[in-house]
Amino acid sequence: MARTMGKANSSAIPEVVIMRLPLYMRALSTLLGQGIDVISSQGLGDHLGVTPAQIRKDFSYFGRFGKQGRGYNVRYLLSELRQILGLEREWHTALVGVGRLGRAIIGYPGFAPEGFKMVVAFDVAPEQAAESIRDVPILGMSELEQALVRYNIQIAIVAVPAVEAQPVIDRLVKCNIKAILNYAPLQPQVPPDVHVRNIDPVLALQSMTYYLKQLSGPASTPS
Amino acid sequence: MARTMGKANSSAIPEVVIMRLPLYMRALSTLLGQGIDVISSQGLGDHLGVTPAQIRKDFSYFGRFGKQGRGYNVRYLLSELRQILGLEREWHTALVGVGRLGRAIIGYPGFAPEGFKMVVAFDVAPEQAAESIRDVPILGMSELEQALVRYNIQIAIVAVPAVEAQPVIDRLVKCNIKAILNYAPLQPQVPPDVHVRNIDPVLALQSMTYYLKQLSGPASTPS
DNA sequence: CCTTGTGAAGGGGTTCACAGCA
DNA sequence: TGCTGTGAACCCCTTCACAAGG
Repeated sequence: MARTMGKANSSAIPEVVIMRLPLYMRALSTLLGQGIDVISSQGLGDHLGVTPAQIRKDFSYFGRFGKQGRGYNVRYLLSELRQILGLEREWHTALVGVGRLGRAIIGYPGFAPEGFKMVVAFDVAPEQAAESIRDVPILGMSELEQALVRYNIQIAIVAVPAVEAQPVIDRLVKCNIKAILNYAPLQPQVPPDVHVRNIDPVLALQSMTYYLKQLSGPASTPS
Repeated sequence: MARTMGKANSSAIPEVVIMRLPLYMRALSTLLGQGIDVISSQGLGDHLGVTPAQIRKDFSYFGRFGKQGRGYNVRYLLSELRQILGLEREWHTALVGVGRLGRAIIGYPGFAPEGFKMVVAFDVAPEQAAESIRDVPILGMSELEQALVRYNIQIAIVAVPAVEAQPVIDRLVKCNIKAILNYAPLQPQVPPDVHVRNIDPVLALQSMTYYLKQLSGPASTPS
């Protein structure tokens, strides 16, 4: 679950394309782990449920990475995608909200290997949470603005209760944060140059029940 | 983050529309909490960053819920949407994978109020996890098939390691599960009649860095 | 022969704009 | 006057199909 719903990009590359690139990367990593050096758009598509044409078209926005008659060199393509997405550097992230969810996020081991370093966390009651978790210092909310600068944060992860989320996000935006991963159950309002991705399992479930309902009971014939 | 990427629905209503309905519901709930009884498509759109035209068009797939010149009765619209999405009943969900992430999911208090009842959980090492958490019994993986039937499960939540996810999902599909909320970092392969939503914070982050990169360094002029 | 890269065609969702009605 | 509901226009992404090339 995610995405900013929005209109968006007047400029060149469709956002949907950008959002597929990480998917391709992951499939390529898997292939690499299996010792596969070359893959066709067909082969890659099979792993993802995407058509070969779409994959080729997506790549074509950025350059020519394949070899006719052969396909794509997995290692090379992977490094190109990594470069395109800006994943060759380390990004500093900050967590806001160290409740039950926030602690789970700090503990999640999946971010670091991908270059996302959790640098600092904030909470209204920092002393309740402990002084630090996994070497991540936990500061009070009043220190937010200063610390974002001091720690050179580029990405914020929001895990505060719904009612506090928008004010927190407003503060982040004021601090020039341009990328927000939002776990709070609301649709944040941000300026067009700020990117938001929402993690919302409840929304995800609620959109599936529509289809489940169709199955079990089309019910009585109306009228 | 979520969604099954896919092609999809030949039939009537676009999947994007279905996925927006829960969003509308949440905004309406908020409005209701604020004591607002009537809202226009314009007003509702302001809360969500959606155009009024889109909202009206979305609703028009299902009926006529508004009153010209006034707008929509919040309470009525909400109950209609709830009905459309099949949220008036309780859905039984099962969790597969009771590791760090799985325990956080069991502990998450956001599902139950929306009618999603966590009924049972499974793990390869059930005894390690405790016999039950929050009254949710934890069974071994070998009991999966039987228990899904016994507990009348309609929705599965997958929180196992990536390498085990596809096999687990295959088993769920064989058991006639048609809705899966997947937390494992992969794109599951399922038949067209099975609905999957992926929760994947890393993908979400990786698609935002593309835009961050543009900001900081368009870098040197290539060639 | 096989697979890429891509212009063109196609499809589907969004936006427009207005008739209809309270 | 105000706002809904909706056919039509528009736009953008996806798919097609083929020239190009190893």
